[in-house]
Amino acid sequence: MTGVSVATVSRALRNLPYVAPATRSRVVEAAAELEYEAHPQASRLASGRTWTIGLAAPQFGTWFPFRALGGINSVFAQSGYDVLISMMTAPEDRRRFLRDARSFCRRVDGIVLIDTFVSVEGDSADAFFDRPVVAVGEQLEGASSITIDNRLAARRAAEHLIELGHESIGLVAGPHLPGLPTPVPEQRHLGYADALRAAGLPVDPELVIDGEWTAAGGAVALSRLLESASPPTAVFCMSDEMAFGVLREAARSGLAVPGDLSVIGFDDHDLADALGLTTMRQAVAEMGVRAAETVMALIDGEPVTDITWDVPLMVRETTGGVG
Amino acid sequence: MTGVSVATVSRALRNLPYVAPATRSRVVEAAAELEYEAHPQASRLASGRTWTIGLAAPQFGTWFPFRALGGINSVFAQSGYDVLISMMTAPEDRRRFLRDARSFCRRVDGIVLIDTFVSVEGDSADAFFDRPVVAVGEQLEGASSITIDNRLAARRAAEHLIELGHESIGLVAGPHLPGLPTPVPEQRHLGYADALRAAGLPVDPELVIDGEWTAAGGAVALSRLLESASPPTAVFCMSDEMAFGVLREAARSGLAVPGDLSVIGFDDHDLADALGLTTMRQAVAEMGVRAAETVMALIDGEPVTDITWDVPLMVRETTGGVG
DNA sequence: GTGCCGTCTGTAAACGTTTGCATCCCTGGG
DNA sequence: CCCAGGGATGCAAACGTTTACAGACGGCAC
Repeated sequence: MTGVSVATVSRALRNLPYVAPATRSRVVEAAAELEYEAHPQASRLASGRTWTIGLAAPQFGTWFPFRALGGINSVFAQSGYDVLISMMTAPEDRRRFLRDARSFCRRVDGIVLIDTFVSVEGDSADAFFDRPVVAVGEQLEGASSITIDNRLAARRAAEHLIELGHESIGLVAGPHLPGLPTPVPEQRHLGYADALRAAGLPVDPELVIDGEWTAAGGAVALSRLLESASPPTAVFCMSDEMAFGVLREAARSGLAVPGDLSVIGFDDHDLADALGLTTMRQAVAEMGVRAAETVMALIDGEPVTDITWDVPLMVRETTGGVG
Repeated sequence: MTGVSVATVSRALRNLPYVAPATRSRVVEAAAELEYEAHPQASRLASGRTWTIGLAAPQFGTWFPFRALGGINSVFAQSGYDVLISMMTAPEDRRRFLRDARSFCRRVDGIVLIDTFVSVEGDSADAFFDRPVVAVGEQLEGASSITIDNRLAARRAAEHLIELGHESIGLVAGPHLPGLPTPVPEQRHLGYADALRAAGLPVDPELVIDGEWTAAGGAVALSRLLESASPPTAVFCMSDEMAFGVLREAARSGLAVPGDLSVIGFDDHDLADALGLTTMRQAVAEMGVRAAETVMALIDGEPVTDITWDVPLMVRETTGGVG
């Protein structure tokens, strides 16, 4: 020690007031020389702040959480927060996470939930968490949220096809995943139906096929669609991954895209641009950044907010006028 | 408290010896009733164990770390470890991470590095870390490692094409990423050359094109390859993402795959199976699981190990006999 | 009956900060 | 010249565990 007390060192290093400039610089220099840094565990115990954010995300074969993670992480790295992750790989992980939520809270200052769908439990955030929460992908009482309007975005996607002159439009839907009770598929389904109805087109349940949220499922879905009496001239897929499968199946069947079949996806997957897929863009990384900023604001005592993110249409090369 | 001292409670709850069965069950019951759980920060301070594993991974547009993360996380969740992540989104993040490594170490019991390429700094793990380390994707002195033999796997890929009768084989290479000094591209390039040479085929530098590790880059690479005087009949891509771009460009150019052009990738990307891409399979999730187990073994005092993972050839539908 | 050992429990000292409070000193106003 | 006030510092008490050590007690061998 440079002849100064522990208390003063603590204050000097944390830029607290009531420390003489000269003393502060002496302390800072000495700390640099000794490569001293406060012991994180000790300061957490004493202050109650953990400087850690908890992040919960599913990993059901989607690329979505990973992109969000990137955005979130970049913000926290700059702000001096650690990121503790709890990834839900299997459906039962979600239950486990919710059960242990209180214990999770004790090691973090705030929580960001990605597609965790706590709201379907019918409770508010307070029922599970002791900490500020921001939910991305759902609105949750007592928490800030970052969401998109799935219904509206799906409607826009279908409208794009309608504007191109298509009158028979298939829907490759995603099912409920076991253990992941998301309202997303319904919303997108409703949006699709909204668009058809508004255009005076019939909503044919035969044209709605489950694509299992996977590329393989999308391929199967298209082949089923093509077997029908009057196959659609365009397909809206609830995810880009399913759209990739559709594209592949179209190629295998000798259908030209967009000549014989128009395809629109949803997400703006990493590969969508390179593969020329027209899609609805979910700006995941940006949403992640915003989520990170929001949880920090919450920790600083600012009020809960709800943000709806825009989902622009990205017209690329898989949609065109009807055959 | 049930008339028993803090010390006994601590011992009872942690299943330490020297506590009477009756006492233990009384304590356990009381804890359950009060929903008591040890304060993590306090026990970390007192014991020195953080029960946290640090995970560092790059996020240069690849799906690789995410899959690994899934495997790693599932193991740690079951073992009661938290996972602290440090994601390197930008090249400078890597330098930052290495600079702050000592501080990072203080909050974790062990570290797993994914494609971090610390070894190219020429130092051993001890130069950066105070904790047990396992590196996936590279061998690092002083750390356990989980790697694949890139050179051999690339050779196998090229051999597959040669066995199908191809004599003019293009290589869509990945470049060095700025700030990510990986030896992987060289190794795969060497393996490709090994195969050609062993088969008595010429190694034509004109047939080696940079695909930038992206699907878009792969597409451009193929179009350049097709401009050459004698275009190849087969292409080996150093990553599946580039292969997807190649596939797309082939379709755009009216080339049948595998009729006119065979394509083989590397990675076994999530979409490779659904898209029918022949590729070399990196079992990323499994490698992640193994990495997690290895770091736990290291923490328990077991010695450093080096594991080389097998990279099987997955023959699917994009490779076939020459024209 | 004595001594010893082994099991169980409690006491108290860490662990390394943060923070409320007391103290000191210096400045400026009356 | 005295006193009030405020900036700078130190002291010591948390924070909530873990763990070394010391007792207490019972059983068993001699």
